[in-house]
Amino acid sequence: MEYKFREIEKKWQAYWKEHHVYQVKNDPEKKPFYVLDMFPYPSGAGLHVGHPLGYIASDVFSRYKRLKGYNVLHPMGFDSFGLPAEQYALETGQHPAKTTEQNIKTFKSQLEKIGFSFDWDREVQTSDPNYYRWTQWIFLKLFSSWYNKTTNKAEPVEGLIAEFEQSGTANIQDKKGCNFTAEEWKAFSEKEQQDILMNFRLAYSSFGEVNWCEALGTVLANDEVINGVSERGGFPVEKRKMRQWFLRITDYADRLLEGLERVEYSEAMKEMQRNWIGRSEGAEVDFSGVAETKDGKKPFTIKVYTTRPDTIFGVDFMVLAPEHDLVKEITSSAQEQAIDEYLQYVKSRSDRERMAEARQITGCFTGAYVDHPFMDKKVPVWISEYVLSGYGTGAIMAVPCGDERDFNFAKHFNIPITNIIGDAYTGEEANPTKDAILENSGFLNGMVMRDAIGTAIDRIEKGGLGTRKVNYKMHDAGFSRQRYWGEPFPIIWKDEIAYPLSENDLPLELPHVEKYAPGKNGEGPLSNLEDWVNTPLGRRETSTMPGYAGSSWYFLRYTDPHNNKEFASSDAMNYWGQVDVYVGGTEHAVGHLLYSRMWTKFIYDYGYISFDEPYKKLINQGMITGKSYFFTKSGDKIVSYKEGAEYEMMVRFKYGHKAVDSTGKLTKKAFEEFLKEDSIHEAPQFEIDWMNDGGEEYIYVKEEAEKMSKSKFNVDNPDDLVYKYGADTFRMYEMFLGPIEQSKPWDTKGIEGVNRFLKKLWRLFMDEEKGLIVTDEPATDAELRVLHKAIKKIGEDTERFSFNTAVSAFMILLNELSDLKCRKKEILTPLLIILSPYAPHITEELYHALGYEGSVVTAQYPQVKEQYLVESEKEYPVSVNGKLRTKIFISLEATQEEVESIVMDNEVIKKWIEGKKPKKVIYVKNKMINLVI
RNA sequence: GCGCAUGUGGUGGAAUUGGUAGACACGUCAGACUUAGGAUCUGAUGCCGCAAGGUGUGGGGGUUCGACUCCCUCCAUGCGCACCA
Repeated sequence: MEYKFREIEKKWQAYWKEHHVYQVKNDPEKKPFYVLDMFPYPSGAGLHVGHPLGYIASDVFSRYKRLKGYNVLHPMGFDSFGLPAEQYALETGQHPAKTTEQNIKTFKSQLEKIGFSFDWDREVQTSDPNYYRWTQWIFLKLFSSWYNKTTNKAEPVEGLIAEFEQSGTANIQDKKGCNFTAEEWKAFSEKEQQDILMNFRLAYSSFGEVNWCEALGTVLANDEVINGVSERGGFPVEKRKMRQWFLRITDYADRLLEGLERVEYSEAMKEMQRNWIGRSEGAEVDFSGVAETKDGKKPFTIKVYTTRPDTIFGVDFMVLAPEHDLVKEITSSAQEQAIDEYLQYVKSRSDRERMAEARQITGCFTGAYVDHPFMDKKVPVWISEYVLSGYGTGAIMAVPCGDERDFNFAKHFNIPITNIIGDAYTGEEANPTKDAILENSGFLNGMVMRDAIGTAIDRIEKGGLGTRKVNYKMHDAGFSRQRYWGEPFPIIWKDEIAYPLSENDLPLELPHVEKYAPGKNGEGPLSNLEDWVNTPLGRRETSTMPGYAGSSWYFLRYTDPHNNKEFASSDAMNYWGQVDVYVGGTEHAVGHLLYSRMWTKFIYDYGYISFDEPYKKLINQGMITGKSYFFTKSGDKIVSYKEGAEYEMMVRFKYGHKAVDSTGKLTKKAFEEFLKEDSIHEAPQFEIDWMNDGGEEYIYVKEEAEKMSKSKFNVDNPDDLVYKYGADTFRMYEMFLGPIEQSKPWDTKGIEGVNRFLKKLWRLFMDEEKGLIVTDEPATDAELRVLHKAIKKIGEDTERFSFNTAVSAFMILLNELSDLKCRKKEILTPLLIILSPYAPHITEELYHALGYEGSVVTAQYPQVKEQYLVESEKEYPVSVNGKLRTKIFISLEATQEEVESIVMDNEVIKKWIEGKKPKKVIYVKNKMINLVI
């Protein structure tokens, strides 16, 4: 019998489906284990070989844990709202719901061919009203909550209102800039009260800057704007303030930081999140002055944020962000024109330009001065684009001797620089040290800067000049999009007040539209639906939620996916608990991962779940890159590639093509043949400088790995490989490729090896003529030893996600069993079980061929029997002065003296030590022996 | 610029705590079986050398009886962040 993988795989995939083998119950009797893949967006392009890598890893792990007796939840679903479908709709007129459905179908069929153990009964799709109903529900919950810094958790706003009625803002720790008494609160109008509450709600509406494109009549995402113009059409884009929804994630910043200590993410990932949150400790300090404007003298105060209050005596000027509200109020008449021109210039520049020309120094003096709070000094106030309005207070105190940007600015505009750190400042460049001793610094003189920080803040606070303050780089997350294909907000506006829908009105279904064009005034397509927008109660919110809304809580829904009374029952969520292993790419490092962590903490605050971190362990699979051949160009000609020389890269063409041999050599003849086919990306428009040493003309081409994409011509479709080699081979090959977390180049050359392994396995059980040739003979010690060594190694490797070494351990096991000519059921049955997570189809087939009933999926993982692994002697490597000279078999029981006498008796060793007596004999039991002479 | 990660044969990679570097596989070479093989099997394969032997984990230095592994330093590649006060 032959190994007919196509038949076998089809057969068992149907069997698994029919018998609901992968259906999971919330069974409190069994130990739960939750393995999750990151939520895929069902793109139209389908899968390439890089996508399933993580899915295969998580599938192997899930199946392994199941054999180990756990109740394993391993679900799959789709993050099916999103921009690409809408973009496609805009171009082709096809409704996103329809294209999304088709894409999901393709995606699922591709996944099914690889033999995953997903419980499809638990599938969720974020665009399904039964799902987004609960996304809307959580949004309402966020809307009606505030973050109480005293109890350090989210609470209903009713409590906040009660507090306001009782004592105003007196007892509120984080007042969000509000300050009023109970009486004042009661006297406010409803609109005033609601506006105040908006400053506290965890989901709130406010004005935020967006990229507005007048020509397209729409708002664009950052990556749709290139060099200040729209990616589509190249129309100008400008900053515009629009009403937006936000999530107050900054209130959770400290808990998001603290939570990182309790999860198993890679250090790199944690670091990325910490950087994103960007916590810094410092102080807000007020600098006051009197502006002389055309309207006369006006006192004003600039609030700056600084992490280095110790340098306050080194302040030589102040800088405001150009967008700062004070700019207009303090500018002197003399400087008015210059300031206007500068503001005009800044407005014309996009964020990207500002980033691209980061080193360009621009700015303008306002004509105003502030008084230094601790000394008699007038400090000039400037504006410059290097100060960002969104960070801190949008204003800084500039200390040029300690800060590089301040230094460059001062040099550029000839502002005198005060030195407060003596020799530590050279005058050539700023020195940001914290270890210098302060000079010219009043009450801080003689102190080490590091220690002076606290003293300075104390003094500032005592003098009523400012306060200690923690700042975050992270902003509140923008939560609305002027788009169609997303969750509608359950909000109705009336008289500028946002009224939430009642829970009972959910889901607020996304209405059908015929056109996807944006509405008026930058509103989303929904605003065109007059009937839908206008209700007796008011006007509906017309933006929709962003992609991360649905994906922030989906892992909870899988625990109880069909619940129509609540988003998931607490019993179900707490039974499964945290996701034990979460597998996905690093591209979600700061977006999805932070948002879902925040939502989890929020849901935890309300007591629905007993854990506040969603993912216990995170595995980031590396990217699989695709290789291409490149022509290299030097001057006007394509030339032969040589390592190390400088070339320009030219024209990519398909890797692995037979025209190029394994050394990268391409002959003229082969290339001419090749041109007749279609595989070349674009024909080179330059002359090729063929080499010729008598025989055939040739050149060498350069081989390079890049990120896979269709346009780069380096994509392999898993369907093709599954067709050619089978799903089991494909699965094992992807695992065999290398460590899961590393990125690695894709090359199908090696897949043959894994395919041979499976064919060889098959032949261990099956003879072409005789069929099954497995015997019931009892196993020998040698066979048992080989088996148990493998069970141990493979179990350990799988546990630590070292799948590539596990696959090689299978190969070693099979090679050893072949050498022993072992065809015994006693050995082969456990082999099938331990292999089944990696190659589920072939093992299922052979398991049944051996006469077992039921699926191998339900089998029990064999126990390692240590008694087969003990050995009595070892072949020790013996070195002289650290150089390996020979190997000697010695009993493991041997003492130091015995070893020494055995080694000294050895002919090879005698030769190397030339009769000298070793100074020292190092004998490490079960490891090695080293003689020092 | 800052942060993180990674550098091992022709290739993917192994060496889990400092203890036989190159497991396993691809490729290549030689051979067997064969009408044929792109099937299968056997053997060889880091580099230099006929050999004895030497040498070898990005470069240099250090700790150690012993270093791919630890420390210092430099280089290269990849990823992330980037006027963050």
